[in-house]
Amino acid sequence: MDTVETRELRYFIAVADELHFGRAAERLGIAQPPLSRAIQQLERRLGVALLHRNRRGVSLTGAGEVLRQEGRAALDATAAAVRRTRRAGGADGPGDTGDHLVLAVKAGAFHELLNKLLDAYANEPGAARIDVLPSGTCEQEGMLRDGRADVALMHTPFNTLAGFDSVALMTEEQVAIVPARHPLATRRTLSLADIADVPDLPLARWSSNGVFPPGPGPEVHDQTQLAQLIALGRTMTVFPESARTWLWHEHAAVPLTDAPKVTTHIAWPAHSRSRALAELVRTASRL
Amino acid sequence: MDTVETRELRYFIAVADELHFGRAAERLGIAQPPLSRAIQQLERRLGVALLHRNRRGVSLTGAGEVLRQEGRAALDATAAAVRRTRRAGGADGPGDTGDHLVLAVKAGAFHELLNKLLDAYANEPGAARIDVLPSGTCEQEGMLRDGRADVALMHTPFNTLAGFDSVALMTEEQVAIVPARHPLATRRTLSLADIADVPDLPLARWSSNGVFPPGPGPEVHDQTQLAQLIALGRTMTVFPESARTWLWHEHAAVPLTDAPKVTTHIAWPAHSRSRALAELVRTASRL
DNA sequence: AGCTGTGATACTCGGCAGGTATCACCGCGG
DNA sequence: CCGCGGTGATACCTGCCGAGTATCACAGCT
Repeated sequence: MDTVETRELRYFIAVADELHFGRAAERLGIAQPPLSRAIQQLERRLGVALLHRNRRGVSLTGAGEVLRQEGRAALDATAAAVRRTRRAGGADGPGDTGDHLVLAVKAGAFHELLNKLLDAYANEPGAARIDVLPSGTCEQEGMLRDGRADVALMHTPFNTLAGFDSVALMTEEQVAIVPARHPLATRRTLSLADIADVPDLPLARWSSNGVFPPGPGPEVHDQTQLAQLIALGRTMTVFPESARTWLWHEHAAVPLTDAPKVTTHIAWPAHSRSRALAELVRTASRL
Repeated sequence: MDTVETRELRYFIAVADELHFGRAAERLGIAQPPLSRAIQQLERRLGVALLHRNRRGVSLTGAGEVLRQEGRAALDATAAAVRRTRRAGGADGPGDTGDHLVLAVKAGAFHELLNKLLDAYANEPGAARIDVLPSGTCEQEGMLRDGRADVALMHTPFNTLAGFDSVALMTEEQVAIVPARHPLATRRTLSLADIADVPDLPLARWSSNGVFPPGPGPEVHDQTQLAQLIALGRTMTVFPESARTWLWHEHAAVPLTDAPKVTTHIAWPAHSRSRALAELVRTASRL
């Protein structure tokens, strides 16, 4: 009586996302009436109103907001349990959790560090296989949370390490990456103020979680796209200085004097018990 | 098809804990056959063997070990979602997550800090109610994880902060607490070696998660019990120096020169969005 | 061999998730 | 003022599946 089925959580999350029973039911692949009843039953069981029914759509109550947050976390944890269990399917002997790791990295970043890490780890005795999973910007967190990945390389302050165990691997300054032929490229250093409002070089905007921050700059989805736009003299961006490894001839990197430092962490779900993971982290922290 | 109901997880965890279908079924309040079938169905659905059936009890496969870990985390997350949603029941306006916080502290510890914190927070405008929930040794982690508490005070290195957000509040040395009439009480300082094997004063053993570490000392469950045993000259213990506030006349505290320092943190579930919590943390970090 | 304890199977029953059809209610435009 | 479209709720039925009882199959004892 004081628990809840994942089905009910899935249903509620769908309604909370759509704020519309019909669309939510469609998304769930069921009809609308059972969905209505399921939500009613959930509210009865929790003894709490989750939705305001306003005769023209619905809205969340305070408790509904809470359940949306917490329920999503619970669903992620459940999905993670399923994924990781399936993945461990082959490994039979008790004690170890599986035979290989999935490492999530931001696509295109960490080249140098990643190479060193994979090399060093491959030389460890009994090293497990490592699948590198390139992910979208800031997507690593969700991947760790719902089990698509076991371990990730993350950049603070861009990624939040909330909810994970992590070890810091390196810290670096940031550089502005500008078109090589632009006047800014001749500067020895730049400050954030210098690059904030350059009319002909608006800062590129990355999508984080599918939504773009406002601003004049172009919206970019991946690094290649960004690199091209910079080479064309249409935009600029700010990156950790290790990004120098992938610069084109048409790019110039100028150190930023007052940008926050960026720290690369290796992070993993806090309750992980995998031997292979522990080994990888140990290898990483010795680099 | 790629999800799992909490009921199935509950069932599996019970079997994984008991390693015995009959006892697990009893614990779950159902009969044994449905449990057998549920586990079979779970294995089919995951496409993975979870148990070795050895015609004399069962044992976990590697995948089973993984599901035990991950599944427990998922169940905790679900229980937390339910608890926090219920708690938020009253609060109706969207935006905030509830009207009060549950703060878990190790019973008997943190007196001074706790007083300061609660006083300071109570003076904040719009302060929420705070329920202080005394918990057993090292039990705060589970309480945060399954929603019995929203925020906790923890001691590193005793508690692990894995999986939580936290802010360090203070660091202190540790002291040995010995009977006032014992020869050791006359020392200005002690080292860990000095107290490791005193024949007539074996170190008390605390239960952590229900299991006691091995050793000659008496098993204690709470601080009062411990205080009494020390006063009786039967045992001694090691505590952060803030424990001095609750010492009896029959106790003496002797600084330890080489014990690890203890840091007090305020910690909370990483995905928490509560305004009241943010306020409390801000207050705490200003102390 | 017989006993005991293990998990699996066979079969039945009841509840509940799900579907279809319909209602009740509101807002809107003619 | 009266349809009309769109909302979520209700009524009713059906079929699946979770749970119970009884029993089996098998291994290790004595």
